[in-house]
Order: sequence, then structure tokens, then C-alpha cells
Amino acid sequence: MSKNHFSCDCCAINHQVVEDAAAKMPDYRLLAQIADFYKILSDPTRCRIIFALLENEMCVCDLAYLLSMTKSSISHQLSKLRSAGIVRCRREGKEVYYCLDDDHVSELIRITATHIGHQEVHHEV
Amino acid sequence: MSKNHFSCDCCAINHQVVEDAAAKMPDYRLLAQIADFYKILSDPTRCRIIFALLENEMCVCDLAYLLSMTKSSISHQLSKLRSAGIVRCRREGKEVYYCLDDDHVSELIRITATHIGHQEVHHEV
DNA sequence: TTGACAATTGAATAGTCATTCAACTATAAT
DNA sequence: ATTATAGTTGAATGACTATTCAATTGTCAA
Repeated sequence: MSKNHFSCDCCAINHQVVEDAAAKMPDYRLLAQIADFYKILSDPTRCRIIFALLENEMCVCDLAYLLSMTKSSISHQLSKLRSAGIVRCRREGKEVYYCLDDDHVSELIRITATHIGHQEVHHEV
Repeated sequence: MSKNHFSCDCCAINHQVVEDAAAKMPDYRLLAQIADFYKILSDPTRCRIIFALLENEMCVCDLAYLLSMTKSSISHQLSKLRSAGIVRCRREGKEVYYCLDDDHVSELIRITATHIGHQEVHHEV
């Protein structure tokens, strides 16, 4: 994606402002983690899974049926959500039940939904 | 990306839970907007731009210098942030200055940074 | 007008990623 | 053991996207 992050093709114009911003900029590792976190939430299927699990745990079949998708693709996405620590699972017989594992995420997604929902009311997007 | 969202390869197991989730699921249009919103935040360059603009407005040169990237790539990303309503700009002579246009976003990204920061080490953001 | 610099833009490239498909594991029931 | 269902997994495919490159616009100064 990036070949060269270490050169720009110009000079800064407002040196003090740039210095201040540089001093407060989080290190790149944390920044990449933040972006990765948002990347997990940036897919409609994963968002729908999170919404589905807000109230109750569900097995893969339930989610596949609810979202009209194959078990395979649901399972792939659940795997990513699990790696990100957003859901966890438990096996019960043949079924594997998934639930949210991070209150922060449901909080965030509720805030965002409300925000965008309110935006819609005033000026349609 | 998706060829067919209208069929699953199984039946639901917990019908009541699925029905409840279906009743509370936001419509797909809102869900896609939520995912799109997160997609904007899911790129490290765009996250860095947002952090850079938390305190002061900056022109494209400043940002390019600060982030060690070309003006062109910064401009491309600013264009996306602008379409998403996250930044706005004003021209002053030859320069174009950008600033954040959405308190909600800076709030969200601060929350997330704190959350992730606390998860691993005690970074202050 | 000319030259220089700031910024934008479109096309091309290379990398990423969601879904599909097929093969596989795990569990339960007969 | 065999069969059926739930779920996982890896590879392939098609779509998407960040950066690069080249060309262009806008503004200022000489």
C-alpha cells in the first residue's frame, strides 16, 4: 500500500503549528491500532453481526439466517471479530454461540448510529 | 463485493432470538452509512490527519511535511475526509487550510485512542 | 506575461479484502 | 460405523482502494 512514507515534496509553511502537532501525535503503532480497530467496524456484515448480538448470543446458523448469508461467510467474519476481541464464543453441542466481548464496542456503535441517525433527520445523506 | 445477500444455507435454530434481533436491526441503508463512516476512519493516514488537526488548522504542505508524505496523497485523503464532512477548508492566498468540521469525530477518535491505549500500555494520547 | 509554488485531479498500479467454493473437523443420533 | 448437521478453513475470484505519476488549475510576485 505504501512504498515510501519518509519523504514529502515540499516544506512546512507554519513551522510552529507543525512542531506542536508533531509533539502531540501518537506514535505510529498506536495509530495503526486505532485504524485497524475502525477497519473491523468498517464492513456492513460485521456491523450487522454486532447489532444482532447486542441483546442475545446467537449461533452461526441464526446469524446466517438473520442476515441471509452463508454460514461460511458469517464464520469468516466472526473469526475476524474474534481476533479483534469484539466477540467470544462457546460451543454447545453442535452449535457455537457467539456474544459480544467488549462493552466499549457496543457503546461506540450505538453512539455512531445515533449520530448518523440524527444527521439523517435534518439533511438526508 | 457481494453477489447474493438473499439466501442462507441453513435454517435458524433459535427462532425467537432471531425474530427479536430482526425487529431491532437498523435498516440496511443506515447500516451501510455506519460502516462507511468507520471506513473513513480505518486508514492510518486519515487518522493521522485528524490527530494533526485536533488543535490547529493546517495547510496541505504542513500536513505533507508533518506526515512525510506527498502533497498529492495528502490531498487525495483530505478530499475523502471532506466528502465525509469530517474536515472543511478555506483558501488563504496560495494555501488551502483544513480544519475539523465535526466535534463528534474528534470525540470518537479520542475515546478510541484512550480505550486502545489503556488496553496495552499506559500511553497518554 | 512569465515563472514559481500550492493544491487538485484522473489514470495506473499494487495491495487488500469479502464472498464463494470445496474440503474438512466436530458433534449427535440412528 | 454411518449419516446428518454445525461450523471452520484455505484458495480463488472479483471488487475496492491508497499511493504514485503526470498533467492541470489557482494564486502571487517580478
